[in-house]
Amino acid sequence: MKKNTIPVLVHEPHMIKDAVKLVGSYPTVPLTVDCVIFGFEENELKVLVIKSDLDVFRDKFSLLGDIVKDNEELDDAAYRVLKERTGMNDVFLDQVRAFGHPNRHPGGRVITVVYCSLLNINHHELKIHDNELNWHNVATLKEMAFDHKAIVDACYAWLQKRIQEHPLGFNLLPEKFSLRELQNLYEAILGVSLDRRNFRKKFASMDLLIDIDEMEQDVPHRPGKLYKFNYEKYEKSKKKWIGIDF
Amino acid sequence: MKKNTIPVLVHEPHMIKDAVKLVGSYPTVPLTVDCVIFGFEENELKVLVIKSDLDVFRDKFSLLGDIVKDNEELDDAAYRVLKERTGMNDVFLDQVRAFGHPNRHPGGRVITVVYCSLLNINHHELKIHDNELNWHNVATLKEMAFDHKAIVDACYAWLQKRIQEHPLGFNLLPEKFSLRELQNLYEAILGVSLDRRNFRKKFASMDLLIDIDEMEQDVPHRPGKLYKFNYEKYEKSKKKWIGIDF
DNA sequence: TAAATAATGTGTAAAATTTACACATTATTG
DNA sequence: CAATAATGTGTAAATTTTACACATTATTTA
Repeated sequence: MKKNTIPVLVHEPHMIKDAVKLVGSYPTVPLTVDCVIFGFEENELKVLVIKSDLDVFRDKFSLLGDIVKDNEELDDAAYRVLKERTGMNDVFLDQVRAFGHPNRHPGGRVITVVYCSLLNINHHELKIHDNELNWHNVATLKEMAFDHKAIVDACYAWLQKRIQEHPLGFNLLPEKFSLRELQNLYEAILGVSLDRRNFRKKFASMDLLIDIDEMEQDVPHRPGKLYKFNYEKYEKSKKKWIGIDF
Repeated sequence: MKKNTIPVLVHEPHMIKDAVKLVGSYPTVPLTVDCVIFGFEENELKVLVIKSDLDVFRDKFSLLGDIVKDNEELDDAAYRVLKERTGMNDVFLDQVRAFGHPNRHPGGRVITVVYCSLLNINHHELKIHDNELNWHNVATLKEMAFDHKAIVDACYAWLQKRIQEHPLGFNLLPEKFSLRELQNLYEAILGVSLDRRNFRKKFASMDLLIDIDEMEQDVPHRPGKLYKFNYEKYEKSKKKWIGIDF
């Protein structure tokens, strides 16, 4: 989870008073965060949704979100939503962007800052199994409450792009995974099929997978080797790639 | 400028009332937009800054921003700031993300949604020449008011990445430009030097530059050919590139 | 326990792309 | 008219990407 560093400011009291007065004159709007929480199960990309609690959107799915509290960091608010709903810590979370169409909420203007999260569905149990919280296949998601479908679409596009350039995808898998699982993940998210030999060769050449010398268990066929992603090495060797292509 | 399409909702009045009541119970915060407006001049990437009007930040530069008005689209607010300050229409503008650290403004919490804009410095004259509005070299920008330095840094990183994958850069150049100007632009933004022959070959192979059969004027050396970017062709042939690399 | 199954694991040749690199040409300037 | 400062261009080597097939292995089923 990224944090911005903010310079500590030391100022004269009267200067602060002016600034406070200025901000006091600003109009204000309600602010929320919404989390697009992706998971991967049965070779399908899923997103965590809940039945809307608003009558206007009865039977429609909505994203998990909440208001941002006073003096709460945006990132922290998103993280709080995530934790409350999934019970998980240390989950990948990144801001995508803000959505602020004046009519996006039927109750009046609400700005929402959207976060995308990736987690391993099997590493947690949803806190509330009965309250209509569920994993929905992203590909078959239709209408949603508010502008949440547009938000999911934006996050899905974000993910498709992001997963090709950064090692995010591993957050959706168990810590130990086989190359087949990894390939299935990429194929599902990108919506393409990839050549198995070339896919493996690609990851082999990156040299960022640790062969942990274990095999898959309980698969109904020849078990594959298990790997971990070498985050440490990746962090050290992050390359700044230069190339023009559009 | 991108717009989100929002479904038109038709609902029972009592449902709306519930929603209105709900939103009425939300805490609210002041909301602004800030524009990181990039220009390119004398082979340097510049950003449009203004002396802060807050005493606490006396002599520090700040970005151009404003509050978001009631029922104003975020994009529109950013566009309004841009137009008020530069007098220009049809300028490239894209949201980068929201910044919301509780202490980012000394006057109290203010959320800002940050936009990045690219324009041709020579296509406009700043509306107000005297009010300390000026183009500052991005590379030498030091301290700024608020968290604006962090915002500029984020936008600069955004631009560096973006310019390699999308034809944004042309917004910083005159409509007709030489290959040298284009290369200088890439070199300045990416902070690298590129091989001239390979650079030209790259753009030639994309086949997205229109040779308009004109030459540079008033250059103190052999003039180069002028080109336009073929936006029409680009839009038709946008490729969805698949490749894993990190 | 043997055969069928369903996946793993691996290599090579061709094609495409990227990189490195140098010299003749042409307007302008002095 | 000579000097300058940039334009414009091609090729060979290296690297990366792509296309493609078969032997192996654990499990399941007959």
